[in-house]
Amino acid sequence: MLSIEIEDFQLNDVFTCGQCFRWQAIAENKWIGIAGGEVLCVSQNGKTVYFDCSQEAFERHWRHYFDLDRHYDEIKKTLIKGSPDLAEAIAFGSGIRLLNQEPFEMLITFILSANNHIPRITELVRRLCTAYGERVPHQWESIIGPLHAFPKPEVLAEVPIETLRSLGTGYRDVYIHESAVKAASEFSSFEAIGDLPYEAAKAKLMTFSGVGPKVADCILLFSSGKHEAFPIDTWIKKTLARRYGVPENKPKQIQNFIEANFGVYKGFANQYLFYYERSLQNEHLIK
DNA sequence: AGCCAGGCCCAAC
DNA sequence: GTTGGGCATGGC
Repeated sequence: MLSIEIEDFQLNDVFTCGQCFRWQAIAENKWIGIAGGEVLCVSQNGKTVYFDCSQEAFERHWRHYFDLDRHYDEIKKTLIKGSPDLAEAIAFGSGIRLLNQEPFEMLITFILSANNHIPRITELVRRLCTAYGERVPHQWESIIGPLHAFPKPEVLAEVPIETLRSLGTGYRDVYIHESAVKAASEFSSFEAIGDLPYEAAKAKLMTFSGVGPKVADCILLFSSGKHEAFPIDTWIKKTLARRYGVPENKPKQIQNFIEANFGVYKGFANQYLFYYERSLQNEHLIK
């Protein structure tokens, strides 16, 4: 068991702010999840975070996954300096870290997210993983049952569309199929999309079925460290309208406002705002 | 019953 | 380049 002191880090914020769907709480401040085919139990007491894994696994995998080499205090200060109104949202979600998740998992997950609810996205991802992901043995199966990795592209690509539909994906069945086929057929180039500059990466992602500007931004923000990505969804529109008076149905005005107020760290601002706005209307997020 | 949810596709302009 | 209708699913 590794115990590490970490500033600007709260498991609850990290796991419930809407960026990931494969972690579950088994006790107060104690979570189990799977990422990159590896299972982790992680818990926290104050600034001390306990990683139930080897030093090797922590350095190779989890340190980057949790974005632990970034100084979030500087990011927060810069954001507040440029836009003082953000202070409230940042205070609420002060323990958020933008995770570095797997690109293919984010591709499929956020295709599923379109016109959908977070609890249902979580359930659909779980079904896909249970059905087509490799089972990863772990020591907490008596508590939470078996865990499965996210399906590999070539496996998902072989699943018939009607089978995807029967899992509850709705009209997104075709998008998932086509995007899995495309990602599998050019997987190394797919995984390299995150190395491209933001605009080029976004354009390339939008050639995938079911991926528009919003989903592309989510993929880039949550898997590739593209912090200039600012996903615009219904919640963010609501926030910008309610708090700043930006009209919800004027895309250009929204874009202009974002560029003018949130700067190079706008992806972080997006996540603080999204988490805070949702908390105001979801009692399970209220602290 | 109708509206909403981390929107996208496609046709029409 | 922008706009609007349609769209599976399920909770409220």
